[in-house]
Amino acid sequence: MLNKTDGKGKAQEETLPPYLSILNAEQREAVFHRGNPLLILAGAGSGKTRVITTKIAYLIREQGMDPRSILAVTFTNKAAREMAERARLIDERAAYAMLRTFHSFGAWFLRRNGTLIGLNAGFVIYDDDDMSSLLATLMEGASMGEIKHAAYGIARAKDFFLSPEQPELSLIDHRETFRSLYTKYEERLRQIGNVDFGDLIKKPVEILRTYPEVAERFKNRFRVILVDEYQDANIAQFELLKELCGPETYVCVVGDDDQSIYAFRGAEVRNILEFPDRFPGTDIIRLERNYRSTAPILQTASSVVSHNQDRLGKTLRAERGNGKNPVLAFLPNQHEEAAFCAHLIEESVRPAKERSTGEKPPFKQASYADWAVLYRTNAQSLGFETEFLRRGIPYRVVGSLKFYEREEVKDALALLSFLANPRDEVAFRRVVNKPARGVGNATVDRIVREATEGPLAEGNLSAAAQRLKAVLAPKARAGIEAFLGAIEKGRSVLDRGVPEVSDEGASLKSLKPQEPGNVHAGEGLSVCIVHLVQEAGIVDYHRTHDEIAGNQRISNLQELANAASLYPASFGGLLEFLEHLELDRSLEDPHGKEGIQDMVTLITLHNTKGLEFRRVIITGMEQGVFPRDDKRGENLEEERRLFYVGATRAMDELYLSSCTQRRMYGRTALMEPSRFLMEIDRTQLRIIGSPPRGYAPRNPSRPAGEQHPPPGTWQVGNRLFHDDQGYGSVVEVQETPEGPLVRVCFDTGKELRFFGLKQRKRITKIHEER
DNA sequence: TAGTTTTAAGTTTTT
DNA sequence: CTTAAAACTA
Repeated sequence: MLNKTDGKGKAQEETLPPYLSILNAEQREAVFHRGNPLLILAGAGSGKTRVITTKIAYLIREQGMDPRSILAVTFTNKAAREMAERARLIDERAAYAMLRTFHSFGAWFLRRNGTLIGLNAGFVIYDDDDMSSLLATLMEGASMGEIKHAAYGIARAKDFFLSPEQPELSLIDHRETFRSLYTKYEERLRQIGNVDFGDLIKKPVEILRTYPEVAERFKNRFRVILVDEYQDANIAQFELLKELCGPETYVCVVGDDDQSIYAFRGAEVRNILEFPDRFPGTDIIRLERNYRSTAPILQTASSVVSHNQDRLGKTLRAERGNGKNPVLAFLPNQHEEAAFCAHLIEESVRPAKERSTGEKPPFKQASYADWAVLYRTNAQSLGFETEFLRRGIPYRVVGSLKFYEREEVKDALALLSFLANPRDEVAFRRVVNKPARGVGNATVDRIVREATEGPLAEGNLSAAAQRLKAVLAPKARAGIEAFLGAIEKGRSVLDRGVPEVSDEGASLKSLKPQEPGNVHAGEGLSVCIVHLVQEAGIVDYHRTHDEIAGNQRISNLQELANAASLYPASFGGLLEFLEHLELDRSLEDPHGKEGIQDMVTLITLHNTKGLEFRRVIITGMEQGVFPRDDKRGENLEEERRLFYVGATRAMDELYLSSCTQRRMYGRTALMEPSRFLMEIDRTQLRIIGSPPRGYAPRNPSRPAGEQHPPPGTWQVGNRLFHDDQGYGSVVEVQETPEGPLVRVCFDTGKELRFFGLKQRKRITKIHEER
């Protein structure tokens, strides 16, 4: 598939190598560009990855650039891998360029330069859960929600490059308690010697600013810096980019403001809008030729996103020309929705001759892999999975694999983290008394205090426990010994590089590989993991504890061990493995049966970025599902961009489905069609099923939506049913600045007040029409 | 302190 | 419907 080129490039074209001649004029201009900073505004499907990879290869091949002086950053590991692969296909030397995600670059940087700010190179990266666990130890008596909220606030603060002492912190949370909590958290994290995700960006910037000689080194090393998906960069990442750019550095960023879907995580669209101001002299190149989708698909995607105010605005041209109109299907409930998807897929995959529909030839024979089912939340995948399983449709679920969130996996990782860093309080608390060894909370607190506040406050929990052993109760003492013994065994594996031949080790070898309920050592680091989980009693714990899921859990541990077999059984190997796990949790999905490649893709809208499929179904087009709650209206624009991203994944066919009823948390709720559906010109759609009352055609004179008052408004006298309290009636409605306060008198005589009484919680409004 | 049972509460998106 | 926190018993 060759791109069109304009006339004047013809002469030049003939002398160009094929990898350059396939580019269109704008793409080529972007590849050849040099000198000033460059901003490439690349619409969906306009070949932006091709431009970046080609540019890398071109710099090496034609400009004689040393690949090691090229840094290219992306946001996802998948994108980084793909980029590396494609660049290498053009020129093998691209393998020596540094292609990483922002976070993996930060980790790489800190392992080498962290000591400057007192960070030991053996640090472990804390994920959001670890962050919350640590915060929990600082917020006694706080509820889970408060802890999560605080964790979110601190993470955002770091995204915006805000330290505890900065006044702007009040923009995230104005309370003084938040500031002091952030301070305490930072202090504690420093003591432990670990970092969180935000630190991976923020700390390198601080080092580069404090140590000019380090900054100089980096500015000399990286002569070219390329950033992909720049619209997803947060403030801290922008600062990092600035610190890495010297006067001689060539910087090129690629992005699309309409595809910015990570504001909730601190992404700052203004980064791309204001790039020309921040990097004076910036040249801008627009890539607006779309090579992926047919015109109606592009039209549908554009019409929704064009309702946004905050955008640069662009015109995508469909190089593929016209095609089928998108289909909008109204369905009674999500079971029918799953059946509808399954039916569509089955029909398309069946050989054309078997079909007896009125379809006119030529038939387009599809394969399962041509299809993707998109949804807003991971929870929605379940319905499709059951239906596809029942019908024998092969599928794979992308993302959502909560492999690393499983208890047994987290236990094993905590053991490894503690082995890597004996100051890791979070890991210590998790596994020191698992299985129960008589080491209770009181003992744990005592050990932590000894480690952090004692005369020898070096933070090492192993050493502190060792010191306290003598004065502990016999039970606790034996437990501590068992735990420390297991850690020691693990360490000896790392030091020696070979497993110690203990009794357990010997019996391990005698076991048959298939014997259930045991974890087997393979090679490298997996040996260490096997020893640790076995010695620490995690295997036995899960085997005996849960008879039903036990075997599955053991095999999960086995899988974790297998993943580690590629890493050397050394301290360095351990760090590498942990870092890989923290930064890239995508892991090849183990669910997918070997050999079967032809599968339908089930995926969240967010996860589809950068992918493409011949046929795409966007499901759950309902208010409250997609878009999700728009109480503040602020997220609405981002939800529109999410629709734009999802719709532009489709090459040939796009389907949208909307349910009138949906079961959510065990309760059936009536749904309104997504307002996005009203934003698409009806004549462009093929509508299946009967449109519900809420689906009003777009009226040019007056914007749709809001005609119906939202349900859930309460009046005195309304009858209702409460799951726990039974029937009752509203006796008072009071408007407060934070919403309606409803007083309900139940038939039992009990009176309760409810704040923001919402339907579809555990309360059902009863309509007394007859 | 450990392991049970009961009760309540909450459901985005991810490096 | 699933998960987590609190409460309770041995």
